[in-house]
Parts: sequence; structure tokens; C-alpha cells
Amino acid sequence: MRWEELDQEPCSVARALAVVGDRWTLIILRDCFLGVRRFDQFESRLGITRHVLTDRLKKLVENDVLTKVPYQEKPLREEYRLTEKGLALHPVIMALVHWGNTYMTDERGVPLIHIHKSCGHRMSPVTTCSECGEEITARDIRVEVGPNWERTARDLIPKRAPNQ
Amino acid sequence: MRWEELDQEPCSVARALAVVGDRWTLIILRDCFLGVRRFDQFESRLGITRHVLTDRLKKLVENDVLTKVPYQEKPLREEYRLTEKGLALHPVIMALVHWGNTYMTDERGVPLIHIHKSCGHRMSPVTTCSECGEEITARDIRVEVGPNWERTARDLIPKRAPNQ
DNA sequence: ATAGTCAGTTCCTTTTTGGAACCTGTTAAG
DNA sequence: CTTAACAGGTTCCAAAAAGGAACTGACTAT
Repeated sequence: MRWEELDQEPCSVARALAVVGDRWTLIILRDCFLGVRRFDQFESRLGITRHVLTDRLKKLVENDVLTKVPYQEKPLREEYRLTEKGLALHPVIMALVHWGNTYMTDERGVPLIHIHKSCGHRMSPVTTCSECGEEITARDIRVEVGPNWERTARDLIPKRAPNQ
Repeated sequence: MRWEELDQEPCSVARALAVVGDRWTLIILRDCFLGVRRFDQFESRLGITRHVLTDRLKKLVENDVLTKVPYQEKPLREEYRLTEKGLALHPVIMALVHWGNTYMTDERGVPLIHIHKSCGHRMSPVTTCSECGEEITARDIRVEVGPNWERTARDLIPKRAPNQ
């Protein structure tokens, strides 16, 4: 499968990754959430090549994750800001940060900490059920095929091997 | 910056992405969470080339996200299972699914639905504060440099541009 | 004896990335 | 008035990664 075909897949993970699933995009977005907005800031902070940065920013704008906002004229200069769709990726970034903090830190501990403005505490993200509010883990969830997908997507959920 | 240097970065997102940040890895892990465990199942479901699949599975095992478990001898056959570290990526996958469901669905609606076993409802993931339990969004969080990082990481949080 | 299964490996071509230099419109410095 | 700096790119080429197909090796089933 080629990468461009991925957004056609009957799977929201695949479709999400068609937009944000490459080597650099999520790191660019991490910087967006830290307030970085300009081409040269991304470039110097990330160590990304200009070519790839141009391409990724363009794709993020095309997919309505970022939007270009002029901050001066003569010459026209635009900065990149997160849209609502882009801001909605915050849980993804937070989940990655939390996993990195848990499993990938060295003896100095976590590089950045997150303060919940309204309660004032240093926090970590907890994924909960929208219906009952309980914390959820992988073992708490059962996956089913969506109502309009029965016919076309019978392989979305794999059959278990005999020994499973 | 080369990709292999990314796990040295003083940022948990970068370190997490050093493990799971490439085009295929998170799709492989999505299938792991659906119960896929064998090489040929991944291959036929994903449309990935064998070469890349071999490489990604090997890296996931090296990083202790998956583990190889023999399911037969003569000839030796091993399947890939999520470790605890791998299971801990569930919030990342759930966040991606939810974002994909919200912004990338077509007229047929979401392909897969998630049932919370204990409450029985169809649910979506909500990211909350570990300290007060409130739902959090990007605007509710302030980021600060961790206690042991003041000297080395003064650029982790960018200075704002004058017009911001 | 022949075909099939599983988990790869090898070989070759195409695509993507890394890295450096160059371009365009404008303001600032000497 | 000439030169330099800045912001946000584009162009060019070499290196790395991915796609695609065929091959391997240790078995099992027909």
C-alpha cells in the first residue's frame, strides 16, 4: 500500500496517520503546541531540512491542521497556527508525552512538566470513558464494526488464531 | 537531525516518536491491539512489504514494545505480543482513533466502535487531569521545564515572538 | 513427489530524505 | 550606494528508505 492510499482505509487510525503519521509531522505539532509558529523557528529547533519542513507544513495546511496567518506585509510573511482540528490533536501529543515520560526518561527525569492551569497541580493525562468517567486501559475495551460497515469491512476485526 | 539521534533529545515526544514515529509502526500497533500477532496476518492486512514489516517488528521487539512468543516448535514459529510497555500505548491509539473519527470519517460514519466492557456503553476516550479529574484541552495546560533540566534545556520552551 | 505454510532474505527499482547552495523582496548598516 | 541580513522558501544532487517480486528453509499435508 502506498502512503497516499492510506486515507481511503476504513480505519480512523489509518486515516489519522495519513495526516500526522510520518517521521516529522508530530514533532512539528509538538512545537506548535509549545507556541512555535514560524518557518525559521521550526527549522532551527527541529534540525529538519527546509525541503521536508516546507512539504510537511504545506500538507498540514492542506489538511486543515494548521492555517497560515499573515503577521506582516511588505514583504508578506505568514506564520502557522493550529486550527481547531489541530488543537484537537492535543490528546495524541499528551499521550505520547506521558508514554515517553514513563518509559523513555533518563536519570534526570522528565524534561518538561505540565501544569493544569485550573487546579494548579503538575498533572499527567489520564484516558477515561466518555460515558462513565472511569479510567480505561487496553483490556477494558471491546471493538465492534460500526453499524454501516458490516458488509464491506468484515475483516476489520481479525479472527483469532486457534490457540488464542 | 537524523532519525537515530531522536531518542537522545530532551523531549519525551521525540523519544516516543523515535520508537513509534514512523509511517508504519503505529498501524502495526493498531493491529496488535485488535489481536493480530503473526507475520503473515500483519502482511496481508496491512499491505506492507515484508522487508519493512520485518524491520519494524524487529525494532519494536528491541524497544520492548512487542515480545516474540513461540507458539509451535518444529519448525519454530513465533508470534508477536504486546508487552506492558506496548499496552501502555493504548491511549495514543485511542486518541488517534478519536481524532480520526471526529475529523476524517465519510458519510458512512465511523468504521469501528469501542465498547467499555465494564459500563457496556459505546464510548470515546476523554483525556483528563490525573490530579483533579477534569477534562483537559490544549488551552488548559501550562508547560514548564522539569526540575533537573534548567541548565541544559533553556530552549525547550520557545520565547514568544513580539506580536504574540 | 508435489504443493502449501510461515517467516523471513535477496535483489533491483522508485521514492523520499539529507545537505548545501541559491533566490526574492525588503529593511538595516557602513 | 553598496553590502549584509532576514524570512521563507526552491533547486540540485547524493544517500537512505521503501516498494515489489522472487527465492529460501524447515517443516506438513495430499
